[in-house]
Amino acid sequence: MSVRTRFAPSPTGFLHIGGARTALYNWLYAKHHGGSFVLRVEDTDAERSTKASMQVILDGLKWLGLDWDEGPGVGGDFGPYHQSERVEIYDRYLAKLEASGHVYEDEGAIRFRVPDKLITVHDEICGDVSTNLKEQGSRRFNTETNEEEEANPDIVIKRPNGGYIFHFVNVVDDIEMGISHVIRGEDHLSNTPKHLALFEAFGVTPPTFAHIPLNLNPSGTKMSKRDQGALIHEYQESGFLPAAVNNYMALLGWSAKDDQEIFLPEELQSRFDLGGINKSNSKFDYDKCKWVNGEHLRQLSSTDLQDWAGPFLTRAGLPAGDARVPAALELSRERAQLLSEIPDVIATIFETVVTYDETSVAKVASQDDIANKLSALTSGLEGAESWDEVAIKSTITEAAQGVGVKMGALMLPCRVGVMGSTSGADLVPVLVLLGKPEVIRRLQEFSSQFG
RNA sequence: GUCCCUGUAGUGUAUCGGCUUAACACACCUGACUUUCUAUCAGGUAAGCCGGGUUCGAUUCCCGGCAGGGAUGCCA
Repeated sequence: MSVRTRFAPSPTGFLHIGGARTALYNWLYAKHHGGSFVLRVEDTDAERSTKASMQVILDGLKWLGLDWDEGPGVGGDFGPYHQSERVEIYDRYLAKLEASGHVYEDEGAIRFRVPDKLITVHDEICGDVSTNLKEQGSRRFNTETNEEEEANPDIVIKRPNGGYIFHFVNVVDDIEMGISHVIRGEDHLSNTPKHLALFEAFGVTPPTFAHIPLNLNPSGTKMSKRDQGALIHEYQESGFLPAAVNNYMALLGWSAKDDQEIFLPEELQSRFDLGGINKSNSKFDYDKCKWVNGEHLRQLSSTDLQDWAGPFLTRAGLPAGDARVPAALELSRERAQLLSEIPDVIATIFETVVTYDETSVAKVASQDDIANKLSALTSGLEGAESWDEVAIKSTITEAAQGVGVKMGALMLPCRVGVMGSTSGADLVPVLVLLGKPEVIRRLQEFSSQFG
């Protein structure tokens, strides 16, 4: 039997990291086993579902590269893929339950008669979990009175207004769409017995279930939109690479069982499987996520780096088309973890007026004999016959010897004078990139304040 | 309240009933690099929730407690 997984978001908000990670696991599992990944929109709650929200979710999945084999915009043999368009199917399934006496009406709603027996979920991750829905559902906790009250254990599957309820449509669609593996958040583990009861009522063998642990925020509670790293579109804006976000999300609850943590997309696909998923919830760590991104940044080809960084350069007001950009980007690779950090690292290369960092300048100004050092440096560089890294380095060394100091004593003033700050990309390559006249110009201008 | 899942350093994971001084990564701290650093290299701090039991031996298996999370909707 071929593997068919699905991601079934409800378009009532943004694409959340939890949802994205669920989508990723389903996608990876399908890809790993040569199966299909289906995208299904669970918009049965008309009041809360919006087109805009759907678009954000679709955009997020596309950005992450989690393409679906069937679903909105793609089609497929099991459509339509919006639940709001599948009402006839649900009506048909409801009729089956009516015919077999599994349902009854209750104040306009339709309830599914829950069996009075132990139902066991065979979960790939959590193991066997048993519940008796009738017993369990006949008591309900009232959050207002803080007391337990009697309740009807039979589950509502259709509202008085005609709308179908999640548990029912979810099961019907998984049957109709031939879903083989349901990989979803552990928050659904407690719902699964209800789903199994429905599968049984329909006389259908249920799919394989795998409930994955949840991702919590650093304080250990449910991630909310306000938590850093919660929303996928923000990753795009802050300069993350989709491959890195996928990599990091995969690591939250899954491991390759060895020391490898950085996975290229293809590697992730070939290495990922249910066996590597652990059971405990994890807390989101933004720093580690950024580190993963930095690692991916370093592995990018030059042309990919240019493609990804381009928009961020433009946004920062830098000339993305400048001939020196590719070389500058290479210099930035090791200093940046996010694409959005790149402009800061290399901006000085494209500036006509250098922005000086006060503390950096003060550091230089406090050096002994600084005017003399700077002039030795400037004239030394001015006299350099060639302008490559080797030549520049030896020129600076010679200039340093001339004034009786070590090379390092000139490097710092040179860095601050040319780049405006003690931090930034490697100095010598930047000098090469700027060209001799510009370097001399900057040094002279900088020196003038120490006359 | 009831039911379910989970509980290894701050965080994410690994290993394992004895072969371990419990490993790796991020973060943090220190040192080095006589070019800063947000880079690189080297080093360091830091963990088996608690209590019982099984066993020659348990972090690993079982039970209880506690803690965290989830469910308990005519939301999904």
